[in-house]
Amino acid sequence: MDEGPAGLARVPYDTEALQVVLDALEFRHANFRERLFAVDPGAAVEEVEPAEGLSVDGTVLGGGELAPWLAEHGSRGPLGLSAVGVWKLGRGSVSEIALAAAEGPAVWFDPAQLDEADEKAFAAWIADASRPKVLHDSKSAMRVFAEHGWHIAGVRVDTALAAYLVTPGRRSFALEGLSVEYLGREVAPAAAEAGGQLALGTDDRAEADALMSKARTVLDLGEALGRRLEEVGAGELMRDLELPTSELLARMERAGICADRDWLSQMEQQFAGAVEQAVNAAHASVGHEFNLGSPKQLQEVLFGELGLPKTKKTKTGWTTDADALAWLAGQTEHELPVQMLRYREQQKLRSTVEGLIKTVSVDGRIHTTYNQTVAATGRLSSTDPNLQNIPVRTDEGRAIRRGFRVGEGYESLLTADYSQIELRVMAHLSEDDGLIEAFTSGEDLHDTVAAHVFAVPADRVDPEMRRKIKAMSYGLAYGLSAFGLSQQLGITPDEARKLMDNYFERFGGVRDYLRRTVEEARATGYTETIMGRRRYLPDLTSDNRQRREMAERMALNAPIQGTAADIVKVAMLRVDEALRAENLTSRMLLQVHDEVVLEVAPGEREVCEELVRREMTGAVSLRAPLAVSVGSGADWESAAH
DNA sequence: CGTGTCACGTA
DNA sequence: CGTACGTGACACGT
Repeated sequence: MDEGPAGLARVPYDTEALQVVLDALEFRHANFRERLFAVDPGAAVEEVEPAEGLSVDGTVLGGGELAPWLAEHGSRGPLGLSAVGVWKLGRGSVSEIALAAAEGPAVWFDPAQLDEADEKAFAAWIADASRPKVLHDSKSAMRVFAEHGWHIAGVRVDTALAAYLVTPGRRSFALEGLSVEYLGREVAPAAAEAGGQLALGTDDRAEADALMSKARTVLDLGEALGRRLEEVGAGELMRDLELPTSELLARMERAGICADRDWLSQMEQQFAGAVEQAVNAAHASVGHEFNLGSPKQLQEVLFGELGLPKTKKTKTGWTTDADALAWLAGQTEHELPVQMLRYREQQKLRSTVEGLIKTVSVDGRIHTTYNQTVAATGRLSSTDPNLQNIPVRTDEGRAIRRGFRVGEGYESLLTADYSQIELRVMAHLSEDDGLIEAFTSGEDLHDTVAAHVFAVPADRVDPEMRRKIKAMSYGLAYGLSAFGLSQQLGITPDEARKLMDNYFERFGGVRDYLRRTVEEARATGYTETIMGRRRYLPDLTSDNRQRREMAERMALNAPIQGTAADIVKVAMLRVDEALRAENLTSRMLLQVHDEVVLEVAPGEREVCEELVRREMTGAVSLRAPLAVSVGSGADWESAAH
């Protein structure tokens, strides 16, 4: 859908425009009726009594009426704020705003109707950090308000973030579900009266009432969730980490990253050509056409016509995944498995590039959206497009990264990433002297660990030993079993068991820590990161073995992945703060879990590199010190190191 | 048209 | 029988 002019979202019956609004509110891929007005099926709503809709006492403001209202209510307690806007491909506008104060009626206004005094009063109030606000998903509001020149400061509670910190695993953070759960009421009576039908379009007044109800709900929810937040000891996480992160992410999303359309198109052509070749070759070798993209048809060809040996089972048949195809390639003279691998690889790259091209904005940049409340461990995720899974492992895939380049007015891209941050966190949390020493010795980590496990001098560690140890080290933080390790390394489970025993003989503190973590989580019901981010795992006491063991692996991974996520957020805030403190123009663009990408202004490369290294390394003090590697270049690929 | 499955990209 | 994600294609339901 094209980005529309300001006010597009006001067209009440236009379903496309409605979807834009929903997108702006980040109810993506949603059945809008369900998301807007139905109760979240995943929320614990059973104990809540009949949910009455909130009947709001509201006033629709005309021009000149906002300034006096703000003068009266803007300086008392916090105001709830809810807005409707559009945001697509890096551009957007706000079409409706509602404010609710604890005392007196809520108000609604169309920002286009404000007179000069209103506009001035609103801009001043919204930017004033000493005037407290409560919002639901403040990042979306900040992002689109900035298009009008409005900077939002003074957000005391973001109800979506608060719910996330209180219960990070919940399926939905939609305002409606939270309202029912924490306040025991629906957001607006219109929904109930209309039998769950979307109330938009009934008339302007109903629309305004609905938004004012939301603002009132947000305000009340902020109160309730704010209390819960303090109860679980997450108030500081909210104030010092998640809220500042939201604000930074809003700026990063708005900035976007410059895309080289020509390069991406060239890549697309290249991958499409390779796909076509693979398809033709596969058809020729099989003797007839079939859809290579259909696992079902492929199974019929591989295991039916060709009579190749069966692989592992899936729910519906036999797997044709990359591991299975590679295995089949060794089992047969037939070329199809290899052709399929080539097809899948190239097809994957093609669709990745196609997706990227579709998201390039009119400003020539790609504006991802970071989701701050989906990953139960505390990580961010990225959508539309996902810039956290751009290929990097193969040369052909990595070439896509050359399509992300430094923008006009800037000198280079700078990437900075933490080396082995999760293993360092594991060393820190476990306090295992051997592992900590392995990080402080200055030698290559995996070589050092391998030398211990295989009981050989460090200079006698061969690449094969290093590979196995690296896989095992990372696997441990995921709850890897001896069987899983054997599968991955292509060795017997006995050999894998021996490797793990040797590892734990040398690094017993790690085993003790992992066991302790699961046990404590079983006792308390949750795990915790060093910054007090909780993850609840009720399945730890499940009678179902599969569920229980799954929860155990989650329990031992969550503090490690979550602590790393906390650290990266701290690092991002420190880097951003330092850039501002030193009056630099360079800016942060991307985050990829343990890496950040900056766009460096002319003449700032050296100072940026020094600053980033300093702020990231010093984000927290671990027993195994943080290490950062930095690189820069004209594009994301050449900025790698 | 929505949903589930399979497959696969990243950390 | 290794954690955390998002996306696309297909197949099947409605």
